[in-house]
Amino acid sequence: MGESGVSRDIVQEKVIDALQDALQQAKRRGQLKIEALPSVTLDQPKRPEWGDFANTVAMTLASSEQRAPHDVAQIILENMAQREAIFDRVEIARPGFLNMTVKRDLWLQVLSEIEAQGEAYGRADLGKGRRVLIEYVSANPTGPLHVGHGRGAAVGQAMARLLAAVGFDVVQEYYVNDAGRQMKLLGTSVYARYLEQNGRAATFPEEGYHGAYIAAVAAHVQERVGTTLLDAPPEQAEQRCRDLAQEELLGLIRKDLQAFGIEFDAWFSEASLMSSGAVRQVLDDLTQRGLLFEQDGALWFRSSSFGDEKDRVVRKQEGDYTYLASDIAYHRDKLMRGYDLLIDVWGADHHGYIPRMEAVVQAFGYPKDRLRVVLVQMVSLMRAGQKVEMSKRAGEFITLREVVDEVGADAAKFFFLMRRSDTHLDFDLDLAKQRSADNPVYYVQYAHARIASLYRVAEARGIRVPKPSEADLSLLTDADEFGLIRKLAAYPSVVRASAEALEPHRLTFYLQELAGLLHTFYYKHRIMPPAVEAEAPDGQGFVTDAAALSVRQREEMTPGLTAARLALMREVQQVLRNGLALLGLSAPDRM
RNA sequence: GCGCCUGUAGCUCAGCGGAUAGAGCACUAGCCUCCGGAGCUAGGGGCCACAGGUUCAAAUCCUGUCAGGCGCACCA
Repeated sequence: MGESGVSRDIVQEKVIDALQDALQQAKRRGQLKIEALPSVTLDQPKRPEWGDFANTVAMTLASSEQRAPHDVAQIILENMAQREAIFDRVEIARPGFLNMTVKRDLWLQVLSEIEAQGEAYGRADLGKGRRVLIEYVSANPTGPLHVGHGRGAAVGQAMARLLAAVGFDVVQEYYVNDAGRQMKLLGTSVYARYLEQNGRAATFPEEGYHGAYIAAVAAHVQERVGTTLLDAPPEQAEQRCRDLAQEELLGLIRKDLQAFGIEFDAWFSEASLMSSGAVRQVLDDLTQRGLLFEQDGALWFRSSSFGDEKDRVVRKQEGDYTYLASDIAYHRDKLMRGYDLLIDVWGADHHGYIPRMEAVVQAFGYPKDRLRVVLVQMVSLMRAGQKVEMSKRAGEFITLREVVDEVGADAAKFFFLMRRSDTHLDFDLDLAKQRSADNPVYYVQYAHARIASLYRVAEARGIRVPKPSEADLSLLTDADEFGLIRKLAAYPSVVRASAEALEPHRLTFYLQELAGLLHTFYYKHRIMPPAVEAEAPDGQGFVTDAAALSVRQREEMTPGLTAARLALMREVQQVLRNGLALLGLSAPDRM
């Protein structure tokens, strides 16, 4: 993404300023006792009659002011100097809510703001250029990616884009676990299949990889080295199988990710930490600081000194390093590279490791919140209402690639991002493929395509699609139009909250809501005048819903109104496009 | 046994201190001669697991109980 441009919540800012000024003035006049100005936040009232924004400071202040909430609200209200300039209405409701209705002119400015910001609408500078490294997927190169990895990929990418949008300098990294026991098992598994393929006796390792793809890998090994490994010393042959298998599987992972539309900035090899001596170095460093100790022939990390429930082994009795040793080295490396924040996206079954990684971060003298771990829960694939059974041990699982091939990358990503990442997800394959309003992906993308289609019709009829600055927006007066505008105005704060909480699903929900408003608007209102020859005598067409019908009959489509609505549509489309981009989805003009 | 997460409409889930708790699906009843029906309208449906507490205000915070998931390796 990059580029400059930071958009503002022009409406919210003005409302908050008005409230803060009122508090300030009330304090100056001695009407309120408060010392520090309380932070002012805006709530969305649940009912439209309550206005555009609600504020609750009066109620929070009531007890310290020793006054009734209503009185405090009254004082704030009286001190709102620019009330007329910003609000149509400010009312006090029951306990002590301040309900505010913003002037239409102000709302309309939102459209010009989006026009001016374009693709940058929604960006912020929360990050202030701070550097973040987000590590995700990081699956062992021992087999193809499965759907769980896919969810991690979608979440990781969306978070990376969200953080970049709010002003962080983001690097996306894949940590390749290309060392250790799992890789060894991969080697012996492939070697065993290789031997079998050549009619030799082979004992397949009990804990090895049983998937059918292993045989395919073994066949590829044979294509490359022929039968030369048959008579090589087993250990050497295994090693060779392992290297070739890893190369192939990592290549496969890269391809699968590419097909899914995920791209990493860096691939970091665990094995490189071993060969460079980085692991040994970090352990020496920790030893010097008294954070490692030997016991029972093993080497332990004193993680319990940093909040972990017990100490952890970093080098086993037999002398091998545990995965923790390389994880320490890896995280140390990331910290040394100068990132202000490390984000790790993990499968939720690894949640027990959080305290120990936080201990690692602290052992190197960094605050523990330098690391944020995002957990991604399991995905159950559903087909025909039934759960698709998978068994990883038996090598029977649906790969990410199969899902992407079946439902498409956009649908897969959207589904992965529909729920909070740390809750279990039911992924309905049938629904994801469906081309109907029931499928949320199509619902949102269709909103975008529908507007694009509108432009095509406009062009065919010689009607220009104006920018907000070129149209008379004051012709927009309908509640449905303002519903859309209010939603557009909320977009930057949704992006911000979503990024701060590392919860991309909030944006997914927002886009569904915005698309819903668009579809409703589109159905109830005309944007362009009906084509003359097609106009039915009663002017009602297929709209039979009583309320919508009366709206349509009442509305007279003037060229001015058409222009204003086209301008509105333009910015709705812009926000849909911006939001889809942050989730890593396309915004098609035709579907 | 200990720790973490989760219990909200029939189902899948939002909401996580504020006013009569929301959405989608499913269900019921409607809607295609006009800008893409890949869409729209209306309706029923809830002691927000349970019990205490904090608060002017609790689905939301605290404590306990019950239920489910996941962890508790010198495996990754």
